[in-house]
Amino acid sequence: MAKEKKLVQAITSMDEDFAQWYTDVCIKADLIGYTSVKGCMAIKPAGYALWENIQKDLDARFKATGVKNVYMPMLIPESLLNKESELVQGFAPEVAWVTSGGQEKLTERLCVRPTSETLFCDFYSRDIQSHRDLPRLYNQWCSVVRWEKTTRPFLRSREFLWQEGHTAHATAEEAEERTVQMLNIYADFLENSLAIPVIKGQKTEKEKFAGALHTYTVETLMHDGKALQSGTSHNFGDIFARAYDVTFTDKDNTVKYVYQTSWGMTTRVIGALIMVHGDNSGLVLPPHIAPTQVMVIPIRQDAESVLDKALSVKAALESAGVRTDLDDSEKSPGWKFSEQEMRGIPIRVELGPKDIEKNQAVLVRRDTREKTIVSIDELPSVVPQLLETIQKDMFLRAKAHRDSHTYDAHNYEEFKEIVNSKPGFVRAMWCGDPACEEKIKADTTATSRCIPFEQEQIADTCVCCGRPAKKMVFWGKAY
RNA sequence: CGAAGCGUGGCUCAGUUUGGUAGAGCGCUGCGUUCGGGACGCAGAGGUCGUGGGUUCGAAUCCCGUCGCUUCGACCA
Repeated sequence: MAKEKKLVQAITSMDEDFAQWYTDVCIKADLIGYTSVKGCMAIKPAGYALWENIQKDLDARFKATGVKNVYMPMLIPESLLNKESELVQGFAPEVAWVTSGGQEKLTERLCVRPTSETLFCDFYSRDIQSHRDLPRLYNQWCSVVRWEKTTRPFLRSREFLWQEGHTAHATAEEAEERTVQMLNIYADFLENSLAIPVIKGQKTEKEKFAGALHTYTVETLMHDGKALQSGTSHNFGDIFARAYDVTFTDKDNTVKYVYQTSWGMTTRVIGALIMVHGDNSGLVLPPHIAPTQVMVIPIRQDAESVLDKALSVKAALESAGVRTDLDDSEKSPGWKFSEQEMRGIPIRVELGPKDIEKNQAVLVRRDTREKTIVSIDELPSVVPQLLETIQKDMFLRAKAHRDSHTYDAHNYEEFKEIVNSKPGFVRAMWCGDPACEEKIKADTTATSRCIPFEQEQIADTCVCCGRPAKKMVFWGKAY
């Protein structure tokens, strides 16, 4: 067999070079293309369809809690941005500015939104008057711009798509409740729709959002053992309300500041999807989010009736609610198999003359490559079940990987040893002093990922300084 | 922004050391044969070698500038 002759550019093995593997998958799965705009990518149909499914799923979850969608301007006057000093300082290094309109130089420059807290506050300050106007539960789907220095598809680009929810409440308690509620939605979405297990917790002071009272986060672990912040939910207390004068008249006829939250998830989760589930053959998509769940591949499609049968199989699966495509291109079957695998389509149905004779089809799982032969009549009942099995298995596999790459460190030597030799999360106790976070980062490049809600006393002293410990923290090298 | 590397058909690269007027594979187009793990044959199209200047009879090749890309650090969803 002269198969070695195949010189088609392959996907780099993830053990050889994980970063290159990631980029190869983005390209070979046809998710993105490069553009002439530095640091910005073109999202191709396969990538955008994924985002559309993510949007659809999340949007429904938001709306079920009373959230409504709105749209704010893309440009923010500098003076408006400057009202909250921590936010300004946090984002200043990475905002893009518009300084002229047509031929005229603007008297005040406008920044391209890196996030829209300021615009929502400005809007709410006009929009909210009475306690009857509260809560305000608004969300927008849009893109934001952050002038990143080094960029990677989905993980870090200068413009990216996201949703940002911004809510205003009459009480601090209600704002806190909303902050947690939205975090739980993200966690549930990641685990059930994307099959990505999460660690829920709170960001340390050092890692929290600029200007927030506190930030909650869902942290995920990639296949290479690096952590990825996959969604955040912030409680602003009345910090922004005071800066932007967002007030309401309460039932007792006194004017009060509102309490606010914001929460966001971005196209970055597509990066997580790739890096959690992908393998050396390409993307592996969880069935719940996969734009195409089944690819029907005819063998000898020139032969009598093969294509007809393939079309009827596709129709039968579609009426069973399965998102199905048929690859009737003129490529060879082997090509189509590879293509389906690179694109991460969860199930492939092979259908050739020999199968048709026996009224059967070959089902192949993308995640395990396991082949089963199924009667064509049973496909509409077997396939949906198999999709659910794949979804579950993918979650369990990702969870097993995360758990087996989570280590406990009881002292600093052990901590450094683990961080340097074992990619993954490290659980260790912390005294609460940012100085220890700084030292750990300087010594190991690992950062605190979160203070998990589920605490465990694994030692009595801080892993770094030895003083009494306050919290258990997840540490890790992050994207 | 610091460090290193790289810019040659759509893609991956050879050619640069030693200057002589541009190549390969893949992809693409057409026709035919194929079809159960990236099939094959034949015939084609496609490049002012990132860019500006300099040296030279002559520059992809040597020199200077400039722009861009990649990887690693610092910063961040």
